[in-house]
Amino acid sequence: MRIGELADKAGVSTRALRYYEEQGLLRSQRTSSSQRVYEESAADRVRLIQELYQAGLGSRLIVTLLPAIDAGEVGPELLTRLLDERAQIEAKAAVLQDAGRRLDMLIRLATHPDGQSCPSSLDQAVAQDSVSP
Amino acid sequence: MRIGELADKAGVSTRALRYYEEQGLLRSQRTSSSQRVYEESAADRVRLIQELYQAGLGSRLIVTLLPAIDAGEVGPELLTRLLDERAQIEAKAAVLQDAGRRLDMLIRLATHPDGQSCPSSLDQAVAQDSVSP
DNA sequence: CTTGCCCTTGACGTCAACGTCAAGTCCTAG
DNA sequence: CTAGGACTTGACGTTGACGTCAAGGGCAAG
Repeated sequence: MRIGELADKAGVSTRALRYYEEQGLLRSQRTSSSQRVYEESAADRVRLIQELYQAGLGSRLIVTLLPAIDAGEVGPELLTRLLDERAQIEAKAAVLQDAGRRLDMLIRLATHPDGQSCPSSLDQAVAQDSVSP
Repeated sequence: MRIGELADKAGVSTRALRYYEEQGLLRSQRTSSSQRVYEESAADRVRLIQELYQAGLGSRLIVTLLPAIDAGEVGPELLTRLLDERAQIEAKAAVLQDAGRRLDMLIRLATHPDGQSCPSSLDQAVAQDSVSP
């Protein structure tokens, strides 16, 4: 398949695909006239790349990550980086969940205008909420 | 306190503080010679702003989030926005958690180099993982 | 008074992950 | 054979959260 079809299947732009190749994330065969040709499996690979981007990883990390994923072997140095990134991701998720709970409290305040039962003590409510998921 | 001291206490640059003010995230008093003056509570506010940035939220979202968080009063119009942004936050958190599980898989692959049981099928593993938390 | 550090606004630089032309080439349908 | 869509490389534009000078003002110590 050529670049347009892959872009459709993977749900990204052709520009993105050329960029991935530029960054060493994606390879392609070429026809005699320099047109890129991909195998079917490329769509899955592109989706994987997208998900890693969505997770907030940068291309430099991804470019070292992908061969490790393919090989199924992760060296100790890369492992350290992964654990680090994992911790950062966890922290981000925690902050987001906390913000989400704060928003929930605000929303409840807005939809239950009973001004008395909830003395706008957001933090208490958040604390309560977090001990009983 | 002036801007340098606040920068130290909050662990950010003075440039960042001026940027926050520019974006409407942070206010300051001014001396007769235009120097910024902050109260002690500003450090906590800056740390909160930092955490929200760290979580991947943009200033436009934060600037609407902050007043809502510390006002405790939400009008119906803002409520709509909040519900919307709550959904976006949830989506982001979900992506992050999924990415975290993928990284866990990689890390397990790295720490359990048993090359046979996991033929690099990350997606399956993640799928398995998500049905049994 | 002057040295020296902190402050001011203004404006340009950066980096990532692309978007968006531009100008030319390739390929397929009719 | 030709029209028009898909493809090529090249290069500049964008957005966000600052970094980094630049040119000058403010102020306490010696």
